[in-house]
Amino acid sequence: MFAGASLPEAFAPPPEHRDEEAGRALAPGEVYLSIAVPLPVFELYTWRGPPLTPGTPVRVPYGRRHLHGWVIAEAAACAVPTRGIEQVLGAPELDSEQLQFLRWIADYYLSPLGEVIAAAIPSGASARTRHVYRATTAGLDALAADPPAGEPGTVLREVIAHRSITKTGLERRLYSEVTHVDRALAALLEDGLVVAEDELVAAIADTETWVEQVADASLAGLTPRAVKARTVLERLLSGPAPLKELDREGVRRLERAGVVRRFERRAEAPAVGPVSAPPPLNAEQQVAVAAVNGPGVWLLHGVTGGGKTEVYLALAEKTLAEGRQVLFLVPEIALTPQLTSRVRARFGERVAVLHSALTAAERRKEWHRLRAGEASVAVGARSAIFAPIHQLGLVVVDEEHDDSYKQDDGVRYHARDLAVVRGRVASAAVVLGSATPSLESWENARSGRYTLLSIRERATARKVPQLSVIDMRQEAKVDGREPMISATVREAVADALAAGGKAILLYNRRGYATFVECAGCGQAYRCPSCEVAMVYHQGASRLDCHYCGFFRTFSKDCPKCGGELSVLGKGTERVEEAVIEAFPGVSVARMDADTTSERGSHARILDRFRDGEVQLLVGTQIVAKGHDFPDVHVAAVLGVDHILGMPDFRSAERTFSLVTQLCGRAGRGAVAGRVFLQTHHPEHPVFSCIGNMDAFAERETHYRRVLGYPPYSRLVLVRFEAEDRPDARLAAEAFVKSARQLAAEYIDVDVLGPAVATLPRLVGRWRYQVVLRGKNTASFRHFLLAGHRSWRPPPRVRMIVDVDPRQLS
DNA sequence: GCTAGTCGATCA
DNA sequence: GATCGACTAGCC
Repeated sequence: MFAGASLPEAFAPPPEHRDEEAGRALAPGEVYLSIAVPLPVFELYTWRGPPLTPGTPVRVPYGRRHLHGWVIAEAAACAVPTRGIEQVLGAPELDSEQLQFLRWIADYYLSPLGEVIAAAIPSGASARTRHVYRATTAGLDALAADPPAGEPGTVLREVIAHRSITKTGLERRLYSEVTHVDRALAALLEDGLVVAEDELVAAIADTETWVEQVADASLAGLTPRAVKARTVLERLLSGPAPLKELDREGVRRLERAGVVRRFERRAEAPAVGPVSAPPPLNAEQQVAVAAVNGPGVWLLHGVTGGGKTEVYLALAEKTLAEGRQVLFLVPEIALTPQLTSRVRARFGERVAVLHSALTAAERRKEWHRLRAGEASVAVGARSAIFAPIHQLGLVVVDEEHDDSYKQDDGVRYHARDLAVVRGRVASAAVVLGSATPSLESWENARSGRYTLLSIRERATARKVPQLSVIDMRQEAKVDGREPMISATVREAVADALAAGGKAILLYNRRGYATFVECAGCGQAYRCPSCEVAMVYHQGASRLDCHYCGFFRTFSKDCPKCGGELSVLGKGTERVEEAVIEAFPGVSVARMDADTTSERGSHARILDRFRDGEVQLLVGTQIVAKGHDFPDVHVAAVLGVDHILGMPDFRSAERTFSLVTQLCGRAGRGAVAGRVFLQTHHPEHPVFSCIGNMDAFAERETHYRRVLGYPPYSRLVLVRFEAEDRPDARLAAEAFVKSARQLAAEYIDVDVLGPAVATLPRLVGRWRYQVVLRGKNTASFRHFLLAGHRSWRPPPRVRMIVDVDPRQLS
C-alpha cells in the first residue's frame, strides 16, 4: 500500500547507504545480537553478526551513521529487517557483574542502557575507527602521468604522502595552500583517485615509549649549541628514560645520529608492600576496623578529626591482603588532596587515581592499570564508581553526604547509592563515612539496613570547639548599614592574630555584589537568558551570570541614563575587601570558584595557609572541606542565611553539615578553637544542634516524616524546558494530568505541581516542574516504569527526569 | 541523538 | 516555480 507515498518515492531505488544485504536471513555462523547504543531509545536494537561475548564493543551502521555500541546478549530473532555489524572493536569491556550493575542503573534512573554504558566507560577506552582517505592505484598512476590540476592535485599528493589520512589531518597540513579540502576530496573520490574508508585505531596500549642510549655520544657530533640533545644524553647516562619525560627535539636529533633508540616497555611494575607504616589505631578505630567484615553496608559516623581516614586505610589493607581490590570515592578530588596523597603514601604504585582533570590518555592508562590488575586501589570522584575492578572487596565513600556525588546531567546517578548497589553485586563491603551523614543513610542505619559505627573521640587530643551564634539583627549599624563582620568576630580574629594564629571566614557567595541597579532610572542588570540578577565581580570588572556564563564589562555609570550605579548585596570579594580594611597588614587569601579555576591553584592557596604565609582565609564553602590546618584559632560563618533560606527541604541539612564541618576546622593542639556564626535567624533550631548529629537527626527526621519528604518517601523530579514559556507550562500541565490518572492505580503515589522552577528561566529556556512522590517503594517503582513508556514530551520541549533529586529547584 | 524527507512560507 | 527553513519520523 502506497497511500502516503508519492509516485517518484515509491519507485525510487533503495537509498545507497543501505548495505544491499540489509534484512536478509542469517548467514551460516551468524546470530542476532542485542546491542546497546548511546541513544535516547529504551529498547535494545538488533544487528546480525558472529557470536560475541556480552560486553564486546562493536561498530554498527545506524541510519546513515555509525555508532559505537556494546553487545548485551544474543537475540532470538528480530521483527524488523536487520543489518550486519561493521566491526568488532576489541575484547569485551564489561564482565557480567559490571553489566548487571549497569542494567540496574539504567532501570533505576530510567535511562537508556547504551547511555549508561557510555557514561561508565571513558571515551577511547576501546578501539575506535576513524574516517580516512587513501589513494587508489589509479590515484598513484595519475600522479605520475597526469596529475589533476589545482587544489585536488595538492590534496592528492598529500594523501599519497601518507598511507591514509583523515580530513582534519589534511586540513591541518594544507591550511595555507588549499581552501576547500572538502571540494577537492569530493572531486578525487568522484574520479576514483582516492577512496574513503574506516580505519580501526587500536585502543591505548598499556606500554609506553622509552628511550635508551645505544652508541657512543661522540658519534652525534654535537656542537656546543645542541643544548636539548645534550640534556637528553645527560639524562640517559643513568639508564633508559620514558620518552614523555625527555625533550622530543633532542631525542629526534640523537635518533638520526644513531646514538639513541626508542623501545616499548610495559608500564612501571608496581611497588609491593605498604609504603608508609600505619599508625596505631585507637580503641574506637579498632572496633570499626574489626566490625567491617564481608558483604554489607556500614555507616561510619565520625567527628571531624576523628581519624576516619585511618579506618579506611586499615580496611583497605585488610582487603588487599585477601587478594581483593578497593574502590575509594571522594567528593571532588581537587578539593581533597590530603586524602588522595595519604592513600598514595600508603599504597604507592598500587593506586590508580581517576579525576576529571586527567587527560583522556591519562584516564585510559589508569583504567588499563586497574583492568590489568596492576593497580588494586582506585581513588576518584563519582565516576570512579564505574572503575573496572574484577575482585572488588571494599568500597569506601568518604563524606557520603556530599552533593557532588550526584551527577547532574545525562544519567543522573548518585555515586553513593551506586556504591551500595555495586557492593551488593560484587559481595563487597561498603563503608559510607561522614561527620554529618545524610538523613537517608542515617535512617538506613537506624532501621538496620546499614550498620552504624561511631567515632566520638577526636583522634588528636583536640577539644570540640565552642560555638557562638551572633544575632546580626542586634548588631550595631555602621553608616546605617549592617557590618559584614560583627564586633565579636572582629575581636576574636584580632585576638587570634595577636596570638600568632589563623582564622577562616566563610561567606557562601562569590563575587563582589549580587545585585547591581541604577539609582537614577532603576535599570537592573539581569542576565538576558536566565532571568537572574548578574553578579558584579570587581577583580574582573564585569557582571557575570553564574548560571550560563554570560558576562558584560562593568562601567560605573548607567549606560542608559548616565547615573551612578549602586551595587547591593555581598560576596566573597567584598568580604575580602572588608577584612583587608579591618586588619591592615595581615596577609589575606580568598578561595572560591574564581580563584581556584586554574589547575593547582586550590592546593597553592591551601599550602600558603598551612605554612602560615597567609593568616586569614576568606572563601565560599570550599574553605570548610576536607583539609586540616594547625593553629586555626577562629572559624566564622559570616553568612549562611541564603543556604538556610533556600526553598528546598534539605536546606537545614546543608546548613547543619556546612557549619559542623567548619567547626571541625578550628582548634589548635589541645586548645579548643572558637567558632562564630552570624545569622538573622539565631532562633532557628538547626543552630542549637550544631555538632550533635543525634539531636539534629531527631528534629529533622520528625519534620521530614510529617511532611512526607525523603527518607520517608522517594521523589522524582520531572522538568519541562522550552524556549517559549507556554510550551513548557502546557507540557507540564498535560504531564500532570496523565500522571494523576496513572497514579490513581497505585498505592501512595502523589503528583505535585506543576510549578515554575525556582530559577524560572535558565540559558534561554523556561522551566516548569512536577514532583512525583511515592511512599511505598515497590508501588512507586511500578508506577514509574509503567509511566515511563508513555511519557514523551511534546515537540520543542525537553523533558528531564531526575530520580532522587538532590535539589527541588 | 541525527538526518533526511515533508511541509508551508517566501521571493523573483 | 524554485528555494529556504521549521518540524517530525524513523533509525535495528
